[in-house]
Parts: sequence; C-alpha cells; structure tokens
Amino acid sequence: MVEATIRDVARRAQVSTASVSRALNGVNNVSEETRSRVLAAATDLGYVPHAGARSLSLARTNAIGVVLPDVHGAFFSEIVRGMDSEASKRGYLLLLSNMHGVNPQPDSVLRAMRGRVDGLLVMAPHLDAETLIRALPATTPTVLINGPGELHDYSNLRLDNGAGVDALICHLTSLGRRRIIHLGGPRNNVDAQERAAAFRSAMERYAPGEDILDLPGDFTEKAGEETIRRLLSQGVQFDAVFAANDMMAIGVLQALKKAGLQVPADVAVAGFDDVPLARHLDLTTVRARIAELGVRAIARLVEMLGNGDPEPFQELHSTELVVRGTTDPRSLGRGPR
Amino acid sequence: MVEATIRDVARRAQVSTASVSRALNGVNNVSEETRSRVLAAATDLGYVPHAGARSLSLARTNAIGVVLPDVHGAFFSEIVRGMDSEASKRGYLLLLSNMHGVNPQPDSVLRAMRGRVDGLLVMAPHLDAETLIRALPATTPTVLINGPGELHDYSNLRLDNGAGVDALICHLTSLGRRRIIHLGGPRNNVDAQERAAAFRSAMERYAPGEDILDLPGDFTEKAGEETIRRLLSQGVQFDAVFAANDMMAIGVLQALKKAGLQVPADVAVAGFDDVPLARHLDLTTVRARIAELGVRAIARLVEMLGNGDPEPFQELHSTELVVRGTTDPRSLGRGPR
DNA sequence: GCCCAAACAGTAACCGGTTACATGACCGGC
DNA sequence: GCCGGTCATGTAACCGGTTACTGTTTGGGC
Repeated sequence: MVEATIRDVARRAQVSTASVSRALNGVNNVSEETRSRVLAAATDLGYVPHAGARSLSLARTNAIGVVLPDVHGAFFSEIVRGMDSEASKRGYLLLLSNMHGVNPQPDSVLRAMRGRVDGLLVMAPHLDAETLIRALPATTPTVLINGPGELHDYSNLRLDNGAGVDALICHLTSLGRRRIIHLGGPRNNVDAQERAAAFRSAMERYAPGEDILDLPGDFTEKAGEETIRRLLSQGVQFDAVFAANDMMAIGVLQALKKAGLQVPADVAVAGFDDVPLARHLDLTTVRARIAELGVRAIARLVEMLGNGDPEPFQELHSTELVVRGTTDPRSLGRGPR
Repeated sequence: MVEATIRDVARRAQVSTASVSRALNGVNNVSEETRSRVLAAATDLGYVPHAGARSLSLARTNAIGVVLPDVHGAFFSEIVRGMDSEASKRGYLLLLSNMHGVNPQPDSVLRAMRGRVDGLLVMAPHLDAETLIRALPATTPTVLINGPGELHDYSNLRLDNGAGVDALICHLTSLGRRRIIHLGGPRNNVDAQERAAAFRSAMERYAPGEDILDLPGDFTEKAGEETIRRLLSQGVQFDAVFAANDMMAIGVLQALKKAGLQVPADVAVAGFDDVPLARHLDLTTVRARIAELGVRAIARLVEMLGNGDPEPFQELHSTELVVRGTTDPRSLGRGPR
C-alpha cells in the first residue's frame, strides 16, 4: 500500500489536481461544492500532502538547519532546547546535524542540507573564518552563533564573554583573591579564546602586578579535576580558580574536596555558562542563558527569512555574573534556589 | 543570484543532465572524459545537489523524524543527544519537533513530516493508544519509545521500569526503611504509571502490611519540594522517599535540607533516570541510560529501514539500581564518581 | 437579446533531480 | 562486409505537488 497522492484525491473527487490543491490550501476561487467534495475525498483516503514535493515547488521548506559541534553535554542540550521551543512556536521544523564523527569535512554536512531548509544556524567555534566561508552556502540565509568576529558579511550572534569575565574577576578581587588561576578551554575555540583574553585584561585592571596563571584545558570535567590535582601535588599556591566553563569548574570542586580544601575559604571557584547543575552545586558562574541564545538565534533567522534581502546583523548576547557559595561565603548554605 | 542546478552543470559541461547525474553519483557507465568535464563544471559553478528534489525522485530522504513531548529538561536533552550521535554516525539527519505548544493536535506535527523523512521516532508517554494510532501514518516505518504496551502492531522500545523500581524498593527495605513515600509523575504518563504500579507490588513483596503512601506529582523539582514541605508541616511520618524521577527527588532533597532533616539518616531519598545531576548530588537512583535509549531507537529504526517489510519488534531497555549517598550512609561522602 | 466581466475549473508547465529506454558509435567474429 | 553486442550518451517520463494561463459558464446591465 502506498500513501494517497493528490491525483488520487482528484480522481475520487472527480476534479483536477489543481482544484484539489486550491481547495486544500484555501486560497483561490473554489466553489463551496467542490471544496467539500475534495475535503471528503481527502479524509476518505487519509490523504496527507507530501511535504517534500510541496517544498520543491514552493521553494520553501519551513525547516531550519542547525549545525552544531559536539559541544559538551549541558551546553548542547540547552541550546537545542531553546531552538526547538522557538522553532515550533514559529512553525518551523529543526533539521539537526552535528559536525563531528563521520563528517570530518565541515562542508559535507552543510551540503546535505541544501534544498531541505530555508535557513541555517551554524555554531562552529572551532573553525576559522576561512574554512567556514568556504563551507557556507552563498545563497541560504545563515546566522552564525559565536562565529569568528571578522566575518562581517554574515549575521552573527555572539556571546558577550568579555563583560561576564570582567565582572567575575572584579568580584573575585574585591573579595581579596589575588592568585587566580584561569583554566582555559580548547585552544581553537572562539569562546575559550575570548574568555582567556578577558581574563588577562581583567587581571591587569583589578589586580595589577599579579602573576597571570593561565592553564590549558578542554571543557571537560576530567580536565578540571586532573589539572587541580596536579597543581596541588606540585605545591602551586592559589586562592581562586576561574574555569572557562562550568563542567571544568565542577571537576575543580571535586579535586579540591578530595584534597580536603575548603571552598570558598581556602579556594574560591567559579565557572562559566550557568548550566542547570551550577545552581545545585552552588557554583558561582557567569550566566550565558544558553537556551535563550538558541531562542534568539531562531527568532532572528526567521525574521531574516521574512525579509527579502536583509542586512547581516551582529548581536551580542549579554552575560551576567551569578554569585553563589563557591566564591561568596555569605551566600554559602543558602542552598539551591 | 540563485544556486546552480543540474541543468546549469549540464549546459556548462556540454552534456545531458542524465550524464551529470550519472557522473556525480558514480554509478553507471560514464566515460572518464565526460566525468572529469562534469566534475570540473560542477566545482566551477559551486554546484550542490538539491536534497529535496533528490529525495522526491528517489523516494528516500536520509532523514529521521523525531517527535518528542516537552519532556522535562535533562531527559529531553539526553535522549536527543543519543539520537543525534547515532543518526549522524549512520548518515541520517534528524528532523526534530515536539508535541506541545502551538501544536495541540498530535497529528499536525506528524503530518508535517510526511515526505521529509524515511522513518519516525515517536515518544508520546502522555497519549493513549487510540489517539496515537489515529495520528500515526500507516506507511512510514515507526518506532515508538515508551508507547502504550497494547500496541502490538508497532515497534516499541520501552523502559524496564518494573525491574528498576523493584530493585530500588528491595534496597530501601533491606536498609530497614518501612514508611516509604512514592512521589508519582503525571497521571497520564506511561512511565509514571508503571513506576507507581511497580512501587505498589514491590512494597507488598518486600514490606508486606505497610501502608502504601502514594502521592501525585508532575516530574518537576518544584512539585518534589512542595509536596515534602506540606507533608512535614502536616506531621506525616516517613523514613524514605522514592520520587518517580530525579528532578522531583532533587526538590525533595532541598525541602528536607531546609527542614533540617538529615539524609539519609532521617530520610532516605531516591529518584529515577540518573540524569547527570544525580551523580553530583550523590542521589541514589535507577539508571535509565537515556542517551543510550536514543541510540538504540535510531539503530533499530535504521535497521527497519534497511529491511523491506520488517516485523514490528518489542524491546525492553534495561534499568539498573545506582546506590549513592542519599540512601546508603556507607557511600556517603565518597563524593561524585 | 447581447456583451462583458466575474467566477470557477482544467491543462500543462514547472520545481530539480533520477532513470528506463532509445539511439548511435564502435568493435570483434564470421 | 555484415551482424550482433557493448558502451556511452541523450530523450523524456516521472516523483508529488503548485500555479499561470486558458476556457467555459453564468449573470447583470443596457
């Protein structure tokens, strides 16, 4: 058995396919009598329009392609959640693909989306501008998320890493912390780079003369834990740790706990992102409102799709400091909220 | 400017569209000379095949439709993560949609997928069998996740709620707990129903004669917190709480903490799912391996797509008890790991 | 009673690919 | 030198919709 097509409906209702199309889409002149005959035939046959064929002739798919790297756990989840909710609100489907695994070529996944989507949402913090330009289709409206800053021809939705880090370091130094360790993210990750740079300049502003303690990491919990364990065994002195994301900060907390150190009394700890976990672990962090980032990305892309030939835009997604117990003893024990 | 089509390539290479198609798909007999002319023309024009048109004539899309309810946070995220990773491994794209919000009609979202996907993954724990049958397309291969048990004509991947709950109650009673409160999920949720039923029969087995304390909930953290607060203020006695999911269990922990009660000394707490948070909060729970459930669902669906007309299957996804500090004092303080 | 416009319905082209079938060139065997 | 087969390529139909254009009917105004 195969699905009924518009021709089956037309035959059964004794009209042409053109009339069926008009009747079902309710646009043009169709007599009341024809319309009801068509509707009856359609329900009789359980007819469901073939979205693929429809979008081919309309040159419109009502789908948005989402390309993400294999971002670590919570981040990925949150942003997809935001996108999904906004997309379904606006009547779009999401075509999801990630840029890791079997697809080493960044363009192969983008090519696979040609003709299936009306627009593209691309998050590729690990790609440089040139690679990205080569891979991106020229004519599909595209919004980059945290794309390289120098791509002024593309719409770009970026996280305001600088402001958040600045506020955080200001907070730590105002609590008297001086030997602050920065645990960075992957070397080729744009956010990680910005956070590290912001860390350095904030340190110069708020704690001039102090050593810049900048260590490499990879955004995983494990990296956070092992780095701190190593530092402790080497006898390195520090009174605060700023991890470039929450997952690493959580690893840091565990290493400190195992070593018997008090947080925040001995060492203050802060992360970045404010993943759901952070609230429960009472972790000071910079809130990125990740789900909302996904919502904004969809919203702006859909607006672009509405316009004929929109200007590329640049939008900065603000961040905010969230002070909790791992840096501020006064909020310790207040517990999750 | 518009994207180049296969006809543009054909014109430039001075061949017919048929030859272009053959050359690019590398299947049939094409002379070496023609092939290279076609490839050159294609790269010159930056030609990318139109996936929509391709799938229309091939009757194959290489996409899988995923329909989910707006499951609470962590669960949704985990299952999508598993699906995404497996799908991209097998060369499929995921077309995502959820069943809440603007689409009250469960069939409208399924209809929107006709002709864009090769198969469907549907998770609808809140729908009854009849509604589901009416909404599901007859000819698209479909795998239900936690679908109603009575739908034997459909492939169904279900969570083994019973075994997990049984092991958990056995664990709690063996620790001497007797007045165990069950905090249930939404009334129309299949998993919630199964967990509640398993709770009752496990209580009869391991703690015969004890009261069955079964309270309603809705899978949210808030519900967990407020229910416990209310119970405490009413002076209800209990020495353990089994929440039907982890989020509620987390709410329970908070309420107990605020009330100054010791966990597990005064009250043992357990959840269900083993979301990432659970490990960090040292919460005893039943591991559902949610991401793996997503992986399995994709894997089985893709296998179905490979076969011509496969038998519907039933698969039970096993669960396992994970004992942590919120029930077992011996594992308390061992900390996350 | 005639003319013209409006309302409705059908024909067929088109969206961008794939592929069954037809065609023609070329080759080897007799 | 003719025949049959193989190989490369082109022609055109098809996938399942939409819609510009055309044709027919109907009705109102004069």
